[in-house]
Amino acid sequence: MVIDATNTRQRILNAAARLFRERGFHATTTRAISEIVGMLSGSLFHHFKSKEQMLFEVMNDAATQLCVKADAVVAAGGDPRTRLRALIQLQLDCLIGEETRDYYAVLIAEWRELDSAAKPALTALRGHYASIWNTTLEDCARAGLLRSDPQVMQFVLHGSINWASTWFKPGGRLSLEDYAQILEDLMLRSGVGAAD
Amino acid sequence: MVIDATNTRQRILNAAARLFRERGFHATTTRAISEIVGMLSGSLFHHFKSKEQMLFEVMNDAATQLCVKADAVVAAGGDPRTRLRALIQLQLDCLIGEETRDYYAVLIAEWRELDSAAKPALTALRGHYASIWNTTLEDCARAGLLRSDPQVMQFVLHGSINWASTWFKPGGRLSLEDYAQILEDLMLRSGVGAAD
Amino acid sequence: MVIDATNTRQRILNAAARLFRERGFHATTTRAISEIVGMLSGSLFHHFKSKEQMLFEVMNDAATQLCVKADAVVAAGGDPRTRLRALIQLQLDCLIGEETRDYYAVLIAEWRELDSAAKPALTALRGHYASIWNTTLEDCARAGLLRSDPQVMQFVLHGSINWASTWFKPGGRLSLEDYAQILEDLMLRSGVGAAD
Amino acid sequence: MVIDATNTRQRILNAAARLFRERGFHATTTRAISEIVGMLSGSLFHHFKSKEQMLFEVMNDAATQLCVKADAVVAAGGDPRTRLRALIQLQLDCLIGEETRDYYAVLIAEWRELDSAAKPALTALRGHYASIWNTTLEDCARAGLLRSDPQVMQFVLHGSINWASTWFKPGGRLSLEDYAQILEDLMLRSGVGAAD
DNA sequence: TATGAATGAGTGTTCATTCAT
DNA sequence: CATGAATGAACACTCATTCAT
Repeated sequence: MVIDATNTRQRILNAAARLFRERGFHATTTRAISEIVGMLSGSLFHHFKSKEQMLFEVMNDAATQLCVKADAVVAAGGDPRTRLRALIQLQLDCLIGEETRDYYAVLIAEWRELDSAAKPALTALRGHYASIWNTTLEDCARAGLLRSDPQVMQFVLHGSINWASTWFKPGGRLSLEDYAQILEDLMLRSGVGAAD
Repeated sequence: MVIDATNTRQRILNAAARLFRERGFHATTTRAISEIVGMLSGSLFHHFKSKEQMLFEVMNDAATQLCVKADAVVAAGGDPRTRLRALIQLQLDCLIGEETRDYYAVLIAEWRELDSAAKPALTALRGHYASIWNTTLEDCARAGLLRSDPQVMQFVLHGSINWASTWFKPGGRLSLEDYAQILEDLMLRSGVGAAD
Repeated sequence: MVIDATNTRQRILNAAARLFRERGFHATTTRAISEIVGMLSGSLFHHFKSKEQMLFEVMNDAATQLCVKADAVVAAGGDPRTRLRALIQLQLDCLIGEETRDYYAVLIAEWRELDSAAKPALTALRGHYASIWNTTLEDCARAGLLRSDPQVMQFVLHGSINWASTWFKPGGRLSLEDYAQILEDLMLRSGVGAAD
Repeated sequence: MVIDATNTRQRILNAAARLFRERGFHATTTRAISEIVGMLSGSLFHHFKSKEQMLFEVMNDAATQLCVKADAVVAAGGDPRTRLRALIQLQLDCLIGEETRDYYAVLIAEWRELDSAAKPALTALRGHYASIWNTTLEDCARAGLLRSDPQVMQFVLHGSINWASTWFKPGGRLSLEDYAQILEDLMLRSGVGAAD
């Protein structure tokens, strides 16, 4: 029924996300995806009209949830420092957390492989997410917290956060919270602002 | 003669590097490479025994030059702050500079696609390069310059630098030197150390 | 269902065997095989993972059936002369008979082209078949029937039989039975042994 | 000069014959031939206009020499038994002898791969050679020596002789002369004829 | 004559996708 | 919905051959 169908769809998407992250979109065959799910390669196409559509849905799920969570951060309504810290933590958690990393890593790494027809929808989500960061960083700047230009700081932060997926080992000496704290300390002046 | 031969090889490698960066290794066909060079697809194999070997040589060239330049920084022998700044600038220049970026971007992005047989050679170069960064950051830490743990700071710096290839526009408001300066300022305490 | 599936596989194998015999393994293209079967070249690989596997299966089928038939000769249990005659007839029939010759000729002619990984399985069958000939010829020798050394006689017989595929014309003056009789007469002394 | 040129030609032909025998015509690449000779693949074509021509010359050399030697047997003029024995020995020697086997094995095994344009010349030599065997075997029959039909006996003999290239080990228990004697004994009645 | 670079046709094989059952 | 068979276009790579130097 609908529930089972949805389930199968989700299992396919999970398998696709995992392989897209591990091997990349082009190096992933539909047969490899179908083997994980336990069906034949052709059967995937009852659920998705193409491999590109699987990619789109993986990225769309990731982007949508990222926006939802970022909206929640905004809705929680703390001071700029608190919100920035929450955004850093949020992006790190999504990217490294075992149940979410496949989707988020694909969102970051496989943008290039998207059909141009599929890009506008995702670009919109991306824009929304970016604007939350922008606002937050500008608020930090206005509060005299930020150690450099907000736009540049966003680049530094995203680079530092996204790169973590290449080196971060869960269960190591450094926790994700430690790393988030370090990034906050690097970006913001101490002794200033409400959360200090 | 020797020059011409080298030239063709080099032109193939340049074309391969460009397409590997623009489209990724798997999405790049040998035909596309050969068309840029102006020969037939099969002719490439007079110069390289496989597409994988082209990838290896692109990455090897990049890694080798990176090491040579990093060695030069060490040989120049400034204080820790000077050396760190030089390393940041060096990696940014390689990654963004129009004549080098194809090679360096591939070195960073396509590691996964390397033949396992080809990895040890590159791992050695990588290790050498990393050790120069390690030493420099530890020297900074010993001089009381560094704002956090050297290892973590290396991750932050590499993330921030490598990510620049996704957003940096040459000729824009922000120069590479500006960005290098910002990164230096973020990582190091001001008012401390010989170069201050 | 099962029958159809088997059918396509079998039709591919028949086509492969025919071309391997007529042109040799290397001179046979997968495209030529697929044209006989009436499908596209790539479709063959739904049934066989490589051209080498087709070769193996052709040879394996031939060797297996040869063993089965030779076992039947042994099981029938006649005197040495009778058994030798049956073995000669058997090998001639397989090699010349219109429905079997493709497989057997390939078994003899294309051994060299087999993957080394595929050889052990076939070597075992070959050994079994050879041991039946050995036993039979040694029994003939012990009965005083054989005109020379058993091992050498086996070489003479196999040479004479296998070479027949180059000159024997079905429907000509000489039947396969005639030829088998001639070979028997040449190898064995007359007027000796139970079957005489 | 001419001598050197001839030399190179001969070295190429020797290499080609060896590889054609060891691997078969199709499995032999011009590059493999050229490597043995110590030149580049393209250079072969200053000496032979095609790979097929190399094959033709290998086979032509073999067939010509075989005829020359068979003619000598005839010219020596012994009785039928002596001549038959000499022909058997001759063909065995050519096929197994270390300095000649490459050429003769190719003559037997690669007939199929010849250009149809090249066949008539070789067919003529083949015919000449066959006619010497025919005459000799018919002489044996007329002398009451032959144990069966001359034509069939020729097939048996050629099969037995040619097959020897698959099993004969020089330096083993059985010499080529032993084997020739066995074949003679099998084909001819003893106690009859001048050489007995 | 030999080289080294290139050609061009062809090779075995892959793979996303379709579709009758 | 899933299967199993097939498609068709593309792919990396091979190889006999050519040719300017």
